Amino acid sequence: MAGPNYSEKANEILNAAELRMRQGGFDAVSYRDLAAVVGIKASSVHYHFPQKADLGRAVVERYTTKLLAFLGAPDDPTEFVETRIKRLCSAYQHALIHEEVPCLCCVLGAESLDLPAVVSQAVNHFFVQMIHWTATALLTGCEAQGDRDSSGSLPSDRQAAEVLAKHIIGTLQGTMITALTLQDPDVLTNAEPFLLRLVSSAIPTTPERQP
Amino acid sequence: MAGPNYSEKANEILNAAELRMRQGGFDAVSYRDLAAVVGIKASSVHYHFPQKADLGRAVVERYTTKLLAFLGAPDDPTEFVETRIKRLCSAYQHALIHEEVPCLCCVLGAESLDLPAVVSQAVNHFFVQMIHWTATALLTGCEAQGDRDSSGSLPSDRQAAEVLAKHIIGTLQGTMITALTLQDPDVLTNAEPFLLRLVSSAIPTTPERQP
DNA sequence: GTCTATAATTTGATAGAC
DNA sequence: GTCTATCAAATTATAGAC
Repeated sequence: MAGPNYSEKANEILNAAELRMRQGGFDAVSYRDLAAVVGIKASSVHYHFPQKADLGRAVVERYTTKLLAFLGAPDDPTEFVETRIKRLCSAYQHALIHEEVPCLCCVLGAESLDLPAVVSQAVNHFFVQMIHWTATALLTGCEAQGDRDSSGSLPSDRQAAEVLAKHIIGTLQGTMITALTLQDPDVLTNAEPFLLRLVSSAIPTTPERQP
Repeated sequence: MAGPNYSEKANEILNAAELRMRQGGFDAVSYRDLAAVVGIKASSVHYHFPQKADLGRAVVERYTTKLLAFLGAPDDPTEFVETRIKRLCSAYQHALIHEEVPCLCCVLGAESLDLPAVVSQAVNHFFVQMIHWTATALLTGCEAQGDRDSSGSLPSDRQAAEVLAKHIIGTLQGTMITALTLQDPDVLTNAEPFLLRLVSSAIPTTPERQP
């Protein structure tokens, strides 16, 4: 499960490539520009990542790992569902507002139809993982409230949780793009209360819940 | 307000360019490919659109005009707010499900930071227009219920309507990308009921409203 | 007014040097 | 193992033909 051990140079290349990709998409990355940033020749970059598709896949996989690490466990029983969703929102806010570039897979997802297969597969995997994290975050919160059977099996409304999770991830991606284009970060930060309303109404209300 | 009168050939070029742009973004369009589609030489395309940025701007502007024409008036007093929002949702669904490519400005918005200035301005304008349509659609629905002062001035909560409108447009863009990447159109169609819940709670409820 | 031959860059990738 | 000289193809754009 641990990602590959990239050399120092390879990591520098990945950093530069991720930035360019988040600014302008897959086609915006050129070996020449990357080489200039890390101080080698364009053809040298091919030693670290032979094909451009390899580079793209590596960037997406590293990004996925980083983001999931930031999010942490989605099923900590001492945590409210709302806290988890807020953490998810804050991850997206951090990307746009502090790093000043949109989510990588938001950009690549938009040009999904035209990406090399290995790259679009990695982007697909990112979405699947994010949705799985979110669905689990929604479900184990319900469990903490003891409003489902206590068997160890999957919750009975896993499917409903997946639907809501897909909606949440989609909404964060889209409000990020809209915020970016309008140069109005509030569009993204305002998504949080809207989403929390959907989440609250999806969780059977228990006025004074205990974590 | 009427768009420019493009020649037959120019329109063919715009059609091909729009398709490629929606598949893979601005960089995915090449004069060579466009020329092959419409049956002329690459350099001939430059007669119709001298710079690539001109071509990009023209594609976005024509797209914006087409979509607004489909949506029609946002303030027809005989229409429920929900009907208007459903029409907005159906426009996005039609793009992805029937045309089989995502919304143009969803793709270009994602690479907004890297577009030629005239193109990103046109994309920005698209979002502004769509949000204005949606905010008006939300507000005049409220008006139809007579729950605001009857003066001809702008409604008092125009600002709140804009916030919700930005959220709606953003959500549609993002669920479209997610649906595309997961190859699961339901992510987009499921957005409709979620959004309608937000809209309904934003409009003071009147059980049996008359259009 | 419409289109094309041609140029000037830039691109990803290979074969081979150190 | 790391990097580079070099290539072949593709890209936008211009100057000029019809």
